[in-house]
Amino acid sequence: MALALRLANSLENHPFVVRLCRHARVSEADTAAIRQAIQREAIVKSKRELVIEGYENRTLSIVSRGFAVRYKLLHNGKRQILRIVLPGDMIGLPSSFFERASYSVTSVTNMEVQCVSLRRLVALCHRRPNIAIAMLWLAAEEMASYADHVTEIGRRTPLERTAHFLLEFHARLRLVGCATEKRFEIPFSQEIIGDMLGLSAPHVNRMLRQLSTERLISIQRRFVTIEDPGGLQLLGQFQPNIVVPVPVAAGDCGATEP
Amino acid sequence: MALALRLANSLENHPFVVRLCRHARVSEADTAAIRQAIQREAIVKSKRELVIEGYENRTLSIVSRGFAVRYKLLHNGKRQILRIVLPGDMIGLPSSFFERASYSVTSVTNMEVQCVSLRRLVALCHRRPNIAIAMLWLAAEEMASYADHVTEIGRRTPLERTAHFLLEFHARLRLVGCATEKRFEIPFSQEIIGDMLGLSAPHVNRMLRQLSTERLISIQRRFVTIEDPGGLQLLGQFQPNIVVPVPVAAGDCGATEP
DNA sequence: CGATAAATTGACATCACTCAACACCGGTGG
DNA sequence: CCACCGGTGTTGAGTGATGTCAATTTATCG
Repeated sequence: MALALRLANSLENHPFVVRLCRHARVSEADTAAIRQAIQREAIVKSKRELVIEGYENRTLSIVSRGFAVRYKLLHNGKRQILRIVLPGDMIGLPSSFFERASYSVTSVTNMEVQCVSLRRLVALCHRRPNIAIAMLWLAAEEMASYADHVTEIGRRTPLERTAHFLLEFHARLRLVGCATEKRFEIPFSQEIIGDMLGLSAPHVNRMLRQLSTERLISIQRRFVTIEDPGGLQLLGQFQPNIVVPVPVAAGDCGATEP
Repeated sequence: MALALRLANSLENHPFVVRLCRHARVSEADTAAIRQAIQREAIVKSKRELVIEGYENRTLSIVSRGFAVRYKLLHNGKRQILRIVLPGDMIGLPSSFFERASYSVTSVTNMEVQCVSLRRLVALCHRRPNIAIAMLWLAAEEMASYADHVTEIGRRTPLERTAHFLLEFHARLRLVGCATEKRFEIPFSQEIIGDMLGLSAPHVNRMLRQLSTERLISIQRRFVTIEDPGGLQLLGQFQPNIVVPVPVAAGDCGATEP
């Protein structure tokens, strides 16, 4: 099929596969199995709802291009953004594991995604424990990221939050090749940053301006340049979490490989 | 060994196994494999550090009795509690997946735990994909819980937060048989609730008192009675996340079972 | 029964939200 | 090419909520 052929090429350096391989032992056969599991590819325009709170969702999508936000709306009209979804991330994790999605996902730029049903993914994990384990590693990364987010919102000052956010977002962008060493684009509004950090949009603006006047960053349009990495780091207290490689237990895992 | 024998009994209705079985297809052989993987059992006194931020940790512990808190300390001396660890939860998830733990875990009551090294757990997941998949389900539950936590802290008022916290904690306690329909004990101080919700201890106290005067709850010592479940629910907007059972893909998973 | 920890209460200052006005930019259609 | 327009960024003023600090009471544990 044409799809399979295109995927064969695009998956080689798909940001998702790159991420998996960074710490897990993912073989050729494993990536081939992933490729085979993918059911369709989709182009998504900006500002489309990919997952809607309260509705059933049994599909996972891996993002190859573009950005989205995962968020929850409250009865009082406020919105909390839970995560900014980058290339290499999965949409529908964890919503597809629940009866009904407990949050929504909306694209903030045009996107390209590859879709797998939960059913197929589970079957894949059955056949290839390597992939299940790699997914556990992804889950661990994501949990650590959430933990940071809670700390950020719960106990940091707005200025620290903003600094931390910039550093974390920059680090995540770099991992998937969407940023240079000191420069990156924020492809969404300050209101979204506010809903991410539990701040009002005007306050985010004040904080960004303050970081600018203190010569830690500079901003033109939506491009951010980190002028003083040390200072920003000191303020934001961002520490990247370094995952360990999946341990190889010799002799324990021979059964499942041909 | 004596250990194996005791575990054989205690694991039957170990809250962890109960949780796994609630949604995943975990066979007799699977629980037997879990039992075998467990390396030692430990009794831990209250106020002991189980995981220390910045240090390596390659051990996972499943809790069979008692409570702990997972938290992060900031340079400004503030503390954010990330999660209250109950019976059936795992300690060392996700810290054991990282070079160095990015948070600490301390017991708040006496505890009883069973320990497995990460290496053994991974080997177990290799041999028994069912268990890997069940762990993915646990990870999804935990992610949803974190997402709620972020929303709680980021966009809810302190009164709503407190109500939500009580409902969520109560629901989690009930699942492991540590609470009745309307009554439960909070086995830690209001300061800890504050560090969980991003509030100061005095303010937590004010909020609890307000919930009392509004006849939503009543408190004696550390025992909470939910007097008006409907009202509290309306205020706290707590909605339990119902996980779907692991889909069974017939014919896809035969390869790994003997 | 004493000592220590936790809960409770009050006064006060400050920070961040709200609201509102305005500037800026990019896009769109005439 | 220009004028309009919606979305976004920027700034200011005012206010209420929540943290801080401190004192006091109550509970818990040796």
